[in-house]
Amino acid sequence: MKTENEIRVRFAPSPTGYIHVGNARTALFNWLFARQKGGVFVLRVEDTDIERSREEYERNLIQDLRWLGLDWDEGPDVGGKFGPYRQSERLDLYHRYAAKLLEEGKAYYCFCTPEELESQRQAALAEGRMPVYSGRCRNISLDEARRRLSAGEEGAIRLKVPEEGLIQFEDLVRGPVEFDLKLIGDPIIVRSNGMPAYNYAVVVDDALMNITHVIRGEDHVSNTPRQILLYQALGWKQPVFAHLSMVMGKDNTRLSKRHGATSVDQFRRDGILAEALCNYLSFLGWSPPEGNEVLRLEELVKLFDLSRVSRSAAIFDYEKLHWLNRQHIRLLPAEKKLELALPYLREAGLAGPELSPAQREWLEKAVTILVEGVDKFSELPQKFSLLFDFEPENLDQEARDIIQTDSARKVLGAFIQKTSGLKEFNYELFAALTGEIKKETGIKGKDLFHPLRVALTARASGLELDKFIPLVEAGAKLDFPQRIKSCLERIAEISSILRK
RNA sequence: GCCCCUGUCGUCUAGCCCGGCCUAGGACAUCGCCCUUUCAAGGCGGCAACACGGGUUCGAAUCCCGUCGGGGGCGCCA
Repeated sequence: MKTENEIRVRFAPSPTGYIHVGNARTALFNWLFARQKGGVFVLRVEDTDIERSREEYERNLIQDLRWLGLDWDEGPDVGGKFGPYRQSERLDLYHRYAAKLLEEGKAYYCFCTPEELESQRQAALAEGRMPVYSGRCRNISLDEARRRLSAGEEGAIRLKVPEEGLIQFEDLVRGPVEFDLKLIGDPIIVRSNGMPAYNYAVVVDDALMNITHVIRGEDHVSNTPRQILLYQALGWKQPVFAHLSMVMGKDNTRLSKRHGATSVDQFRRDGILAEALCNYLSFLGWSPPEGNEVLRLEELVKLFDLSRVSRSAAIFDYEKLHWLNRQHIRLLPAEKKLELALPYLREAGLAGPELSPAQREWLEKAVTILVEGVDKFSELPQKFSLLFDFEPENLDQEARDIIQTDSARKVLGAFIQKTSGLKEFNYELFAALTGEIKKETGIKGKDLFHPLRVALTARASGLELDKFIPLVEAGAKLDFPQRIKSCLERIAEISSILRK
Protein backbone atom coordinates (compact mmCIF):
# COMPACT_ATOMS: atom_id res chain seq x y z
CA MET A 1 0.00 0.00 0.00
CA LYS A 2 3.01 2.22 0.36
CA THR A 3 3.25 4.55 -2.57
CA GLU A 4 6.36 6.37 -3.70
CA ASN A 5 5.09 9.78 -2.72
CA GLU A 6 3.36 8.81 0.47
CA ILE A 7 3.64 11.61 2.98
CA ARG A 8 5.29 10.67 6.23
CA VAL A 9 5.66 13.01 9.19
CA ARG A 10 6.81 12.47 12.70
CA PHE A 11 6.58 13.88 16.17
CA ALA A 12 9.77 13.28 18.08
CA PRO A 13 9.63 14.42 21.69
CA SER A 14 12.18 13.61 24.34
CA PRO A 15 10.71 12.00 27.43
CA THR A 16 12.06 14.51 29.90
CA GLY A 17 8.88 15.77 31.51
CA TYR A 18 5.20 16.35 31.01
CA ILE A 19 4.22 17.35 27.52
CA HIS A 20 4.06 21.08 27.10
CA VAL A 21 1.34 22.74 25.04
CA GLY A 22 3.97 24.09 22.68
CA ASN A 23 5.03 20.55 21.88
CA ALA A 24 1.44 19.46 21.76
CA ARG A 25 0.83 22.06 19.09
CA THR A 26 3.74 20.72 17.07
CA ALA A 27 2.32 17.23 17.41
CA LEU A 28 -1.11 18.45 16.40
CA PHE A 29 0.14 20.27 13.30
CA ASN A 30 2.04 17.17 12.21
CA TRP A 31 -0.97 15.01 12.83
CA LEU A 32 -3.37 17.35 11.01
CA PHE A 33 -1.01 17.50 8.06
CA ALA A 34 -0.66 13.73 7.90
CA ARG A 35 -4.37 13.03 8.27
CA GLN A 36 -5.35 15.61 5.68
CA LYS A 37 -2.87 14.29 3.15
CA GLY A 38 -3.66 10.66 3.85
CA GLY A 39 -0.12 10.26 5.09
CA VAL A 40 1.56 8.46 7.96
CA PHE A 41 2.14 9.92 11.41
CA VAL A 42 5.10 8.48 13.30
CA LEU A 43 5.86 8.83 16.99
CA ARG A 44 9.52 8.58 17.82
CA VAL A 45 11.01 8.94 21.27
CA GLU A 46 14.27 10.85 21.46
CA ASP A 47 15.77 9.47 24.61
CA THR A 48 19.48 9.82 23.98
CA ASP A 49 19.88 12.23 26.85
CA ILE A 50 20.34 9.56 29.48
CA GLU A 51 20.55 12.11 32.25
CA ARG A 52 17.07 13.47 31.76
CA SER A 53 15.04 10.80 29.98
CA ARG A 54 12.77 8.64 32.07
CA GLU A 55 10.58 5.74 31.19
CA GLU A 56 7.56 7.03 33.09
CA TYR A 57 7.71 10.22 31.07
CA GLU A 58 7.33 8.19 27.92
CA ARG A 59 4.17 6.63 29.31
CA ASN A 60 2.81 10.05 30.22
CA LEU A 61 3.61 11.33 26.80
CA ILE A 62 1.77 8.54 25.09
CA GLN A 63 -1.16 8.95 27.42
CA ASP A 64 -1.35 12.70 26.83
CA LEU A 65 -1.17 12.41 23.06
CA ARG A 66 -3.88 9.77 23.03
CA TRP A 67 -6.05 11.84 25.28
CA LEU A 68 -5.71 14.73 22.86
CA GLY A 69 -7.14 12.45 20.22
CA LEU A 70 -3.97 12.13 18.18
CA ASP A 71 -3.13 8.66 17.02
CA TRP A 72 -0.02 7.42 15.28
CA ASP A 73 0.54 4.74 12.72
CA GLU A 74 4.01 3.82 13.88
CA GLY A 75 5.63 4.29 17.24
CA PRO A 76 7.32 2.62 20.21
CA ASP A 77 4.05 1.22 21.51
CA VAL A 78 2.48 0.18 18.22
CA GLY A 79 5.54 -0.83 16.24
CA GLY A 80 5.94 -0.37 12.51
CA LYS A 81 8.21 -1.42 9.72
CA PHE A 82 10.80 1.31 10.29
CA GLY A 83 11.43 0.58 13.95
CA PRO A 84 12.64 0.61 16.55
CA TYR A 85 11.08 3.94 17.45
CA ARG A 86 13.16 4.72 20.50
CA GLN A 87 16.52 6.30 19.78
CA SER A 88 18.14 4.40 22.62
CA GLU A 89 17.35 1.23 20.68
CA ARG A 90 18.86 2.49 17.45
CA LEU A 91 22.42 3.01 18.61
CA ASP A 92 23.91 0.47 16.19
CA LEU A 93 22.38 2.39 13.30
CA TYR A 94 24.01 5.63 14.37
CA HIS A 95 27.35 3.89 14.79
CA ARG A 96 27.11 2.21 11.43
CA TYR A 97 26.65 5.46 9.53
CA ALA A 98 29.19 7.30 11.66
CA ALA A 99 31.73 4.63 10.73
CA LYS A 100 30.84 5.12 7.09
CA LEU A 101 31.37 8.87 7.31
CA LEU A 102 34.67 8.29 9.09
CA GLU A 103 35.81 5.82 6.43
CA GLU A 104 34.91 8.20 3.66
CA GLY A 105 36.79 11.03 5.32
CA LYS A 106 33.61 13.05 5.78
CA ALA A 107 33.89 12.93 9.53
CA TYR A 108 36.77 12.84 11.98
CA TYR A 109 37.61 12.26 15.60
CA CYS A 110 38.02 15.32 17.76
CA PHE A 111 40.03 15.16 20.96
CA CYS A 112 39.45 18.67 22.16
CA THR A 113 38.27 18.71 25.75
CA PRO A 114 35.06 20.44 26.78
CA GLU A 115 37.18 22.92 28.73
CA GLU A 116 39.21 23.84 25.67
CA LEU A 117 36.09 24.26 23.59
CA GLU A 118 34.46 26.37 26.21
CA SER A 119 37.39 28.76 26.45
CA GLN A 120 37.50 29.07 22.67
CA ARG A 121 33.81 29.85 22.69
CA GLN A 122 34.25 32.51 25.35
CA ALA A 123 37.12 34.04 23.42
CA ALA A 124 35.03 34.23 20.26
CA LEU A 125 32.12 35.76 22.14
CA ALA A 126 34.42 38.32 23.72
CA GLU A 127 35.69 39.34 20.31
CA GLY A 128 32.18 39.62 18.98
CA ARG A 129 32.43 36.65 16.65
CA MET A 130 30.08 33.71 16.27
CA PRO A 131 31.63 30.85 18.19
CA VAL A 132 32.58 28.33 15.56
CA TYR A 133 34.69 25.26 16.14
CA SER A 134 38.27 25.92 15.08
CA GLY A 135 38.75 22.69 13.19
CA ARG A 136 41.82 21.89 15.19
CA CYS A 137 41.39 18.10 14.98
CA ARG A 138 40.30 18.08 11.37
CA ASN A 139 43.56 16.76 10.04
CA ILE A 140 44.14 14.00 12.50
CA SER A 141 44.13 10.88 10.37
CA LEU A 142 41.78 8.03 11.13
CA ASP A 143 44.70 5.77 11.92
CA GLU A 144 46.19 8.18 14.37
CA ALA A 145 42.80 8.79 15.93
CA ARG A 146 42.33 5.07 16.42
CA ARG A 147 45.71 4.81 18.08
CA ARG A 148 44.85 7.58 20.49
CA LEU A 149 41.50 6.03 21.18
CA SER A 150 42.96 2.66 21.99
CA ALA A 151 45.50 4.42 24.18
CA GLY A 152 42.55 5.48 26.26
CA GLU A 153 41.92 8.99 25.01
CA GLU A 154 38.33 10.13 24.67
CA GLY A 155 37.15 11.47 21.36
CA ALA A 156 33.96 12.69 19.78
CA ILE A 157 33.14 12.46 16.08
CA ARG A 158 32.61 15.62 14.07
CA LEU A 159 31.24 16.14 10.60
CA LYS A 160 33.50 17.97 8.20
CA VAL A 161 31.68 21.03 6.93
CA PRO A 162 32.84 23.03 3.89
CA GLU A 163 34.38 26.34 4.95
CA GLU A 164 32.55 28.41 2.40
CA GLY A 165 29.25 28.36 0.67
CA LEU A 166 25.57 28.72 1.29
CA ILE A 167 22.99 26.25 2.49
CA GLN A 168 19.54 27.05 1.21
CA PHE A 169 16.19 25.43 1.67
CA GLU A 170 12.56 26.23 1.16
CA ASP A 171 10.67 26.28 4.43
CA LEU A 172 6.96 25.58 4.11
CA VAL A 173 6.07 28.28 6.59
CA ARG A 174 9.05 30.62 6.47
CA GLY A 175 9.75 30.62 2.75
CA PRO A 176 13.31 30.57 1.43
CA VAL A 177 15.94 30.31 4.15
CA GLU A 178 19.70 30.46 3.77
CA PHE A 179 22.74 30.07 5.98
CA ASP A 180 26.32 31.07 5.48
CA LEU A 181 28.62 28.12 6.04
CA LYS A 182 31.25 30.40 7.55
CA LEU A 183 29.05 30.56 10.62
CA ILE A 184 28.74 26.83 10.97
CA GLY A 185 31.49 24.85 12.59
CA ASP A 186 31.99 21.11 12.31
CA PRO A 187 29.20 19.72 14.45
CA ILE A 188 29.67 16.82 16.83
CA ILE A 189 27.72 13.86 15.57
CA VAL A 190 28.74 11.26 18.13
CA ARG A 191 29.65 12.23 21.65
CA SER A 192 32.70 10.78 23.35
CA ASN A 193 30.40 8.60 25.44
CA GLY A 194 29.24 6.96 22.24
CA MET A 195 25.80 8.51 22.22
CA PRO A 196 24.71 10.23 19.01
CA ALA A 197 24.23 13.97 19.14
CA TYR A 198 20.73 15.24 18.46
CA ASN A 199 21.44 16.72 15.04
CA TYR A 200 22.89 13.50 13.82
CA ALA A 201 20.37 11.10 15.30
CA VAL A 202 17.45 13.03 13.84
CA VAL A 203 18.90 12.85 10.38
CA VAL A 204 19.61 9.15 10.55
CA ASP A 205 16.16 8.48 11.94
CA ASP A 206 14.24 10.78 9.64
CA ALA A 207 16.03 9.44 6.59
CA LEU A 208 15.71 5.80 7.53
CA MET A 209 12.09 6.27 8.48
CA ASN A 210 11.42 7.91 5.12
CA ILE A 211 10.15 11.09 6.71
CA THR A 212 9.11 13.44 3.92
CA HIS A 213 8.09 16.51 5.93
CA VAL A 214 9.77 17.74 9.09
CA ILE A 215 7.38 20.01 10.96
CA ARG A 216 8.88 21.29 14.21
CA GLY A 217 9.50 24.35 16.36
CA GLU A 218 11.32 27.46 15.25
CA ASP A 219 14.10 26.73 17.72
CA HIS A 220 15.28 24.15 15.18
CA VAL A 221 15.81 26.42 12.18
CA SER A 222 19.46 26.94 12.92
CA ASN A 223 19.94 23.19 13.23
CA THR A 224 18.57 22.67 9.78
CA PRO A 225 21.71 23.56 7.76
CA ARG A 226 23.76 21.12 9.82
CA GLN A 227 21.20 18.47 9.19
CA ILE A 228 21.09 19.20 5.49
CA LEU A 229 24.86 18.85 5.41
CA LEU A 230 24.44 15.45 6.99
CA TYR A 231 21.85 14.37 4.42
CA GLN A 232 24.28 15.41 1.74
CA ALA A 233 27.24 13.63 3.31
CA LEU A 234 25.23 10.44 3.61
CA GLY A 235 23.78 10.75 0.14
CA TRP A 236 20.21 10.86 1.36
CA LYS A 237 17.28 12.80 0.02
CA GLN A 238 16.40 15.64 2.35
CA PRO A 239 12.85 16.18 3.56
CA VAL A 240 10.78 19.33 3.27
CA PHE A 241 11.05 21.51 6.37
CA ALA A 242 8.43 23.61 8.11
CA HIS A 243 9.26 25.58 11.24
CA LEU A 244 6.53 26.74 13.58
CA SER A 245 6.86 29.91 15.61
CA MET A 246 7.11 29.71 19.38
CA VAL A 247 4.29 29.90 21.88
CA MET A 248 4.65 32.74 24.36
CA GLY A 249 3.08 33.84 27.62
CA LYS A 250 1.30 37.11 28.19
CA ASP A 251 4.56 38.99 28.84
CA ASN A 252 6.10 37.77 25.62
CA THR A 253 8.50 35.36 27.21
CA ARG A 254 8.37 31.66 26.52
CA LEU A 255 5.25 30.16 28.01
CA SER A 256 6.05 28.78 31.45
CA LYS A 257 4.38 27.80 34.71
CA ARG A 258 4.44 31.43 35.75
CA HIS A 259 1.78 32.11 33.14
CA GLY A 260 -0.56 29.36 34.28
CA ALA A 261 -1.09 25.78 33.19
CA THR A 262 1.33 24.71 30.48
CA SER A 263 1.22 20.94 30.37
CA VAL A 264 -1.41 18.93 28.57
CA ASP A 265 -1.78 16.89 31.71
CA GLN A 266 -2.64 19.94 33.75
CA PHE A 267 -5.26 21.13 31.30
CA ARG A 268 -6.86 17.72 31.42
CA ARG A 269 -6.94 17.78 35.22
CA ASP A 270 -8.50 21.22 35.12
CA GLY A 271 -11.31 19.86 33.03
CA ILE A 272 -10.43 21.32 29.67
CA LEU A 273 -11.81 19.15 26.88
CA ALA A 274 -9.28 17.59 24.53
CA GLU A 275 -11.23 18.83 21.55
CA ALA A 276 -11.21 22.35 22.92
CA LEU A 277 -7.48 22.24 23.59
CA CYS A 278 -6.77 21.00 20.07
CA ASN A 279 -9.11 23.60 18.65
CA TYR A 280 -7.32 26.32 20.54
CA LEU A 281 -3.82 25.00 19.83
CA SER A 282 -4.58 24.98 16.14
CA PHE A 283 -5.28 28.72 16.35
CA LEU A 284 -1.78 29.45 17.57
CA GLY A 285 -0.31 30.71 14.33
CA TRP A 286 -3.11 29.49 12.15
CA SER A 287 -6.70 30.44 11.50
CA PRO A 288 -9.44 28.85 9.46
CA PRO A 289 -10.25 30.63 6.19
CA GLU A 290 -13.65 31.82 7.38
CA GLY A 291 -16.71 31.01 9.39
CA ASN A 292 -17.19 29.19 12.63
CA GLU A 293 -14.20 28.90 14.91
CA VAL A 294 -15.56 26.12 17.09
CA LEU A 295 -14.11 23.16 15.29
CA ARG A 296 -13.74 19.51 16.07
CA LEU A 297 -10.65 17.54 15.14
CA GLU A 298 -12.17 16.19 11.95
CA GLU A 299 -13.11 19.67 10.82
CA LEU A 300 -9.61 20.91 11.58
CA VAL A 301 -8.23 18.12 9.42
CA LYS A 302 -10.27 19.40 6.50
CA LEU A 303 -9.39 23.07 6.92
CA PHE A 304 -5.79 22.94 8.07
CA ASP A 305 -3.24 24.50 5.75
CA LEU A 306 0.46 24.81 6.52
CA SER A 307 0.92 27.63 4.04
CA ARG A 308 -1.46 29.76 6.07
CA VAL A 309 0.59 29.38 9.22
CA SER A 310 1.97 32.61 10.62
CA ARG A 311 5.68 33.22 11.00
CA SER A 312 5.47 35.31 14.14
CA ALA A 313 5.18 34.03 17.69
CA ALA A 314 1.75 33.70 19.28
CA ILE A 315 0.76 34.51 22.82
CA PHE A 316 -1.22 31.85 24.65
CA ASP A 317 -4.59 33.27 25.63
CA TYR A 318 -6.32 31.38 28.41
CA GLU A 319 -9.50 33.40 27.94
CA LYS A 320 -10.02 32.21 24.44
CA LEU A 321 -9.20 28.65 25.40
CA HIS A 322 -11.87 28.86 28.08
CA TRP A 323 -14.38 30.27 25.65
CA LEU A 324 -13.70 27.44 23.22
CA ASN A 325 -13.97 24.98 26.08
CA ARG A 326 -17.40 26.35 26.99
CA GLN A 327 -18.49 25.99 23.40
CA HIS A 328 -17.28 22.42 23.17
CA ILE A 329 -18.85 21.53 26.52
CA ARG A 330 -22.14 22.83 25.23
CA LEU A 331 -21.98 20.43 22.31
CA LEU A 332 -21.69 17.42 24.59
CA PRO A 333 -24.71 15.19 25.33
CA ALA A 334 -25.96 15.30 28.93
CA GLU A 335 -24.65 11.90 29.94
CA LYS A 336 -21.22 12.81 28.69
CA LYS A 337 -21.29 16.01 30.71
CA LEU A 338 -22.09 14.01 33.82
CA GLU A 339 -19.38 11.48 33.10
CA LEU A 340 -16.80 14.23 32.83
CA ALA A 341 -18.13 16.10 35.86
CA LEU A 342 -18.32 13.14 38.21
CA PRO A 343 -14.64 12.94 39.16
CA TYR A 344 -14.73 16.57 40.26
CA LEU A 345 -17.95 16.14 42.19
CA ARG A 346 -16.63 13.04 43.91
CA GLU A 347 -13.42 14.74 44.83
CA ALA A 348 -15.38 17.57 46.38
CA GLY A 349 -17.36 15.00 48.37
CA LEU A 350 -20.63 15.82 46.65
CA ALA A 351 -21.20 12.41 45.11
CA GLY A 352 -20.38 8.98 46.48
CA PRO A 353 -18.57 6.22 44.62
CA GLU A 354 -21.87 4.48 43.81
CA LEU A 355 -24.85 6.29 42.38
CA SER A 356 -28.45 5.17 42.51
CA PRO A 357 -30.36 5.61 39.25
CA ALA A 358 -32.28 8.48 40.83
CA GLN A 359 -29.10 10.19 41.92
CA ARG A 360 -27.60 9.75 38.51
CA GLU A 361 -30.64 11.25 36.88
CA TRP A 362 -30.67 14.17 39.25
CA LEU A 363 -26.95 14.83 38.87
CA GLU A 364 -27.22 14.71 35.13
CA LYS A 365 -29.90 17.37 35.24
CA ALA A 366 -27.97 19.47 37.71
CA VAL A 367 -24.73 19.24 35.75
CA THR A 368 -26.46 20.17 32.54
CA ILE A 369 -27.86 23.28 34.14
CA LEU A 370 -24.85 24.32 36.18
CA VAL A 371 -22.15 23.63 33.62
CA GLU A 372 -23.47 26.46 31.47
CA GLY A 373 -21.01 29.27 31.59
CA VAL A 374 -18.34 27.26 33.39
CA ASP A 375 -14.84 27.64 31.90
CA LYS A 376 -13.67 24.19 32.88
CA PHE A 377 -15.01 21.24 34.82
CA SER A 378 -12.86 21.94 37.85
CA GLU A 379 -15.09 24.94 38.54
CA LEU A 380 -18.18 22.80 38.80
CA PRO A 381 -18.07 21.90 42.53
CA GLN A 382 -18.01 25.59 43.26
CA LYS A 383 -21.18 25.98 41.23
CA PHE A 384 -22.76 23.03 42.99
CA SER A 385 -22.32 24.67 46.35
CA LEU A 386 -25.33 26.77 45.41
CA LEU A 387 -27.40 23.62 45.81
CA PHE A 388 -25.52 21.87 48.57
CA ASP A 389 -24.54 24.70 50.87
CA PHE A 390 -27.08 26.83 52.63
CA GLU A 391 -25.66 29.04 55.36
CA PRO A 392 -28.06 31.85 56.18
CA GLU A 393 -25.99 32.84 59.21
CA ASN A 394 -23.08 33.69 56.91
CA LEU A 395 -24.72 36.01 54.44
CA ASP A 396 -22.45 38.33 52.54
CA GLN A 397 -23.02 42.04 52.66
CA GLU A 398 -24.92 42.18 49.40
CA ALA A 399 -27.37 39.50 50.45
CA ARG A 400 -27.80 41.08 53.85
CA ASP A 401 -28.63 44.45 52.30
CA ILE A 402 -31.26 42.85 50.14
CA ILE A 403 -33.28 41.35 53.01
CA GLN A 404 -32.90 44.33 55.29
CA THR A 405 -35.18 46.74 53.49
CA ASP A 406 -38.70 47.35 54.73
CA SER A 407 -40.30 45.88 51.66
CA ALA A 408 -38.09 42.82 51.92
CA ARG A 409 -39.18 42.27 55.52
CA LYS A 410 -42.76 42.54 54.43
CA VAL A 411 -42.28 40.06 51.60
CA LEU A 412 -40.40 37.58 53.75
CA GLY A 413 -42.85 37.85 56.59
CA ALA A 414 -45.74 37.06 54.27
CA PHE A 415 -43.84 34.26 52.62
CA ILE A 416 -42.90 32.62 55.91
CA GLN A 417 -46.43 32.84 57.12
CA LYS A 418 -47.89 31.34 53.96
CA THR A 419 -45.46 28.45 53.97
CA SER A 420 -45.60 27.70 57.69
CA GLY A 421 -48.03 24.79 57.66
CA LEU A 422 -46.86 23.24 54.42
CA LYS A 423 -45.66 19.66 54.03
CA GLU A 424 -44.75 19.92 50.40
CA PHE A 425 -43.17 22.57 48.29
CA ASN A 426 -42.64 23.04 44.59
CA TYR A 427 -42.20 25.73 42.01
CA GLU A 428 -45.90 25.93 41.12
CA LEU A 429 -46.72 26.57 44.74
CA PHE A 430 -43.96 29.15 44.92
CA ALA A 431 -45.34 30.91 41.87
CA ALA A 432 -48.84 30.93 43.33
CA LEU A 433 -47.68 32.24 46.71
CA THR A 434 -45.58 35.00 45.20
CA GLY A 435 -48.60 35.96 43.15
CA GLU A 436 -50.64 36.34 46.33
CA ILE A 437 -47.93 38.34 48.05
CA LYS A 438 -47.70 40.60 45.07
CA LYS A 439 -51.41 41.25 45.17
CA GLU A 440 -51.54 41.78 48.94
CA THR A 441 -48.48 43.99 49.34
CA GLY A 442 -48.20 45.63 45.94
CA ILE A 443 -44.52 44.72 45.87
CA LYS A 444 -43.34 43.27 42.58
CA GLY A 445 -40.39 42.54 40.32
CA LYS A 446 -36.94 42.65 41.74
CA ASP A 447 -38.16 43.89 45.15
CA LEU A 448 -40.33 40.85 45.41
CA PHE A 449 -38.06 38.12 44.09
CA HIS A 450 -34.67 39.20 45.27
CA PRO A 451 -35.38 38.78 49.00
CA LEU A 452 -36.95 35.41 48.28
CA ARG A 453 -33.87 34.35 46.39
CA VAL A 454 -31.72 35.25 49.38
CA ALA A 455 -34.07 33.36 51.67
CA LEU A 456 -33.92 30.19 49.58
CA THR A 457 -30.27 30.25 48.54
CA ALA A 458 -28.51 32.44 51.11
CA ARG A 459 -26.95 34.20 48.17
CA ALA A 460 -27.57 37.35 46.23
CA SER A 461 -27.35 35.66 42.88
CA GLY A 462 -27.48 32.24 41.28
CA LEU A 463 -29.72 30.09 39.19
CA GLU A 464 -33.14 31.16 38.03
CA LEU A 465 -35.58 30.11 40.72
CA ASP A 466 -37.70 28.09 38.32
CA LYS A 467 -34.68 25.87 37.84
CA PHE A 468 -33.38 26.13 41.35
CA ILE A 469 -36.49 25.09 43.26
CA PRO A 470 -37.25 21.85 41.39
CA LEU A 471 -33.60 20.87 41.59
CA VAL A 472 -33.36 21.48 45.32
CA GLU A 473 -36.66 19.77 46.06
CA ALA A 474 -35.72 16.68 44.10
CA GLY A 475 -32.19 16.68 45.45
CA ALA A 476 -33.36 16.92 49.05
CA LYS A 477 -35.13 13.59 48.70
CA LEU A 478 -31.95 11.84 47.59
CA ASP A 479 -29.33 10.48 49.88
CA PHE A 480 -26.16 12.36 48.97
CA PRO A 481 -23.03 12.32 51.13
CA GLN A 482 -23.78 15.94 51.87
CA ARG A 483 -27.54 16.42 52.27
CA ILE A 484 -29.40 19.06 50.34
CA LYS A 485 -31.82 21.04 52.44
CA SER A 486 -35.32 21.35 51.08
CA CYS A 487 -36.93 24.71 50.53
CA LEU A 488 -39.14 24.34 53.60
CA GLU A 489 -36.14 23.61 55.78
CA ARG A 490 -34.42 26.63 54.34
CA ILE A 491 -37.41 28.81 55.05
CA ALA A 492 -37.57 27.56 58.64
CA GLU A 493 -33.91 28.43 59.16
CA ILE A 494 -34.16 31.83 57.69
CA SER A 495 -37.26 32.65 59.69
CA SER A 496 -35.58 31.77 62.97
CA ILE A 497 -32.67 34.02 62.01
CA LEU A 498 -34.97 36.86 61.07
CA ARG A 499 -36.67 36.65 64.44
CA LYS A 500 -33.39 37.36 66.22
C1' G B 1 28.27 40.36 21.60
C1' C B 2 27.35 37.96 16.77
C1' C B 3 23.88 35.55 13.14
C1' C B 4 18.82 34.77 11.67
C1' C B 5 13.57 35.57 11.97
C1' U B 6 9.44 38.65 13.20
C1' G B 7 6.27 43.35 14.03
C1' U B 8 -2.08 44.74 11.73
C1' C B 9 -7.21 46.15 17.52
C1' G B 10 -5.33 44.27 24.74
C1' U B 11 -4.97 38.86 22.47
C1' C B 12 -5.32 35.17 18.11
C1' U B 13 -5.62 36.57 13.24
C1' A B 14 -7.69 38.05 7.64
C1' G B 15 -5.61 41.26 4.07
C1' C B 16 0.57 41.67 2.28
C1' C B 17 3.41 37.43 -2.44
C1' C B 18 -0.01 39.85 -7.43
C1' G B 19 -0.04 48.19 -4.56
C1' G B 20 -6.14 51.13 -5.54
C1' C B 21 -12.00 46.68 -4.05
C1' C B 22 -9.32 48.84 3.35
C1' U B 23 -13.67 54.72 5.82
C1' A B 24 -8.53 47.49 7.45
C1' G B 25 -12.61 42.12 8.11
C1' G B 26 -13.51 38.10 11.89
C1' A B 27 -12.93 35.79 16.80
C1' C B 28 -11.71 36.25 22.28
C1' A B 29 -11.66 39.99 25.94
C1' U B 30 -13.95 44.75 27.19
C1' C B 31 -18.10 48.37 27.24
C1' G B 32 -23.41 49.41 26.34
C1' C B 33 -28.37 47.86 25.15
C1' C B 34 -32.13 43.96 24.74
C1' C B 35 -33.98 39.52 27.02
C1' U B 36 -34.55 38.10 32.19
C1' U B 37 -37.22 38.49 39.24
C1' U B 38 -30.55 38.79 40.07
C1' C B 39 -26.11 36.56 37.76
C1' A B 40 -24.66 33.74 33.66
C1' A B 41 -25.90 32.26 28.79
C1' G B 42 -28.00 34.22 24.29
C1' G B 43 -29.21 38.41 20.75
C1' C B 44 -27.80 43.33 19.07
C1' G B 45 -24.44 47.32 18.98
C1' G B 46 -19.95 50.25 20.44
C1' C B 47 -14.62 51.04 21.56
C1' A B 48 -10.18 49.40 19.59
C1' A B 49 -4.74 48.17 15.15
C1' C B 50 -1.46 48.72 9.89
C1' A B 51 5.57 49.91 15.55
C1' C B 52 8.23 54.50 13.95
C1' G B 53 10.91 57.42 10.19
C1' G B 54 12.26 57.96 5.30
C1' G B 55 11.71 56.76 0.22
C1' U B 56 9.27 54.63 -4.67
C1' U B 57 4.34 55.73 -6.81
C1' C B 58 -1.10 59.46 -9.24
C1' G B 59 -1.95 56.04 -5.07
C1' A B 60 1.24 51.76 0.22
C1' A B 61 -0.97 47.87 5.63
C1' U B 62 0.75 45.94 0.94
C1' C B 63 7.25 47.39 -2.60
C1' C B 64 12.50 49.38 -0.84
C1' C B 65 15.86 51.37 3.09
C1' G B 66 16.76 52.64 8.16
C1' U B 67 15.41 52.82 13.43
C1' C B 68 13.11 50.69 17.44
C1' G B 69 10.46 46.60 19.86
C1' G B 70 9.88 41.18 20.29
C1' G B 71 11.60 36.21 19.42
C1' G B 72 15.04 32.27 18.11
C1' G B 73 20.00 30.48 17.73
C1' C B 74 25.21 30.59 18.83
C1' G B 75 26.45 22.87 23.54
C1' C B 76 29.98 16.31 23.55
C1' C B 77 20.87 19.43 25.58
C1' A B 78 17.09 18.00 22.72
